[in-house]
Amino acid sequence: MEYKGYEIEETKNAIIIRKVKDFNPVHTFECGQCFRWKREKDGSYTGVVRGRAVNVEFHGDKEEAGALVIKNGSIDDFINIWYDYFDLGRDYGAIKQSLMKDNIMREAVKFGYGIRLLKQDIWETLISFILSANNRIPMIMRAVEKLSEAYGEEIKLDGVSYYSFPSVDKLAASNCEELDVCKGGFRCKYILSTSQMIRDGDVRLERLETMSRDKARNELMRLPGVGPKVADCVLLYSGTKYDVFPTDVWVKRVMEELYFKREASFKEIWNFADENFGDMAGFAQQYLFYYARENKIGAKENSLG
DNA sequence: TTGCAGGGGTCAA
DNA sequence: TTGACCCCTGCA
Repeated sequence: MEYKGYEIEETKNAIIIRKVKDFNPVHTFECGQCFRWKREKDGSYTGVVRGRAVNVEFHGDKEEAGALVIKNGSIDDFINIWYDYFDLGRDYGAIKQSLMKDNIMREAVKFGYGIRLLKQDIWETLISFILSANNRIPMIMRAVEKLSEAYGEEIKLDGVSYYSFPSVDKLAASNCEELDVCKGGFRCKYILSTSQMIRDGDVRLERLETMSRDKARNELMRLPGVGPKVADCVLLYSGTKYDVFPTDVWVKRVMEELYFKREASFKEIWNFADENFGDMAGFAQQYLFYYARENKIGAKENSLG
C-alpha cells in the first residue's frame, strides 16, 4: 500500500517501508538523543517504544532513498506510531540544505546526513535526561533499562524479554532506596520528586507544546534535576520544540572552537543559535554534536586555553 | 593491584 | 561563582 509518499509492504513478521530518505540508523540512534536502541551484532537495532519491542534495519546507500524494515511492526503501528516517531513527514533534505550555509555546518551535515530527530515520549525523555546529568551514555542506558525492568511491563520479542518504560504512577509511588536499582545515585531523589510533581499535576507535560519556547523551558525547570540543558533536550527529543539549542560541555567547546575562536558563555551560544539557525537550531545542534563527538572535536586536549 | 580524577549537569551556599 | 554529588571507568 501507499501512505503519504511511502510504499509499505507487510510481510509475515515485519513491515518494509520504501522511499525513506535522509535516514541512517547509526546516525539516528547514536547521535545522543535516545538511550533505548541497542545495536545488534548484525548491525540492526532493537528498541522499546510505546510498549512495543521492535527491531529496525535500513537498506540503502548514502544520500539515496532506501528501505526501512521494522520487525514486529504492523501497518497499523506504522500509521499510528512509526511514521510519527521517525519524523517521516518532515523534509530533512530541505533542512540540511538551509543549514549548510557555512563550512562548519556543511561538514557536520555531510557527516551525520542520516540523523532524524525521533519524536520520543516526553515523560520517558524527561526521566532519561535527568539521569544524564554528570553521567556517561553507557551508564544512562543501563539505568533506563534497570528502571524499566523493575517498574515496566514485560514484552517478549523472539523469546527475549524487554520492558516498557515505567508509568508516572509507578515511579511516583516508589522511594529513593528502591529507585536506586538503576544506580542513579544522587539523581534518584530528583526522579522521585519529579515523578510526584508530574503525577500531582504540578507540571503538565502535555501543555508544553502550546507554550512559547522560553515558557515551556522555565516550566520544565521547575522540576528537580532539570536545568537548562535537560529542559532543552526534553523539548527537542520529544518533538515539542525545535528552536532550542541544548548546550552541554561538548556543544559548548565545539561552538567555541569552531565559531567563536574564544571562550563563550551559554547565553552567547544560545543567542548565536537563535540568530544563525533560528527555527532549526535543534537540528543544527544535533548535526554539530554528533560530528564533534565522533571526530573528537572539542575534546579537552584541543580546547582553548 | 590500588588509587584517583572526572564524566552529555544541577543544586545550594 | 564554586564545589559536591553516586557510580563507574580509564589510566597511572
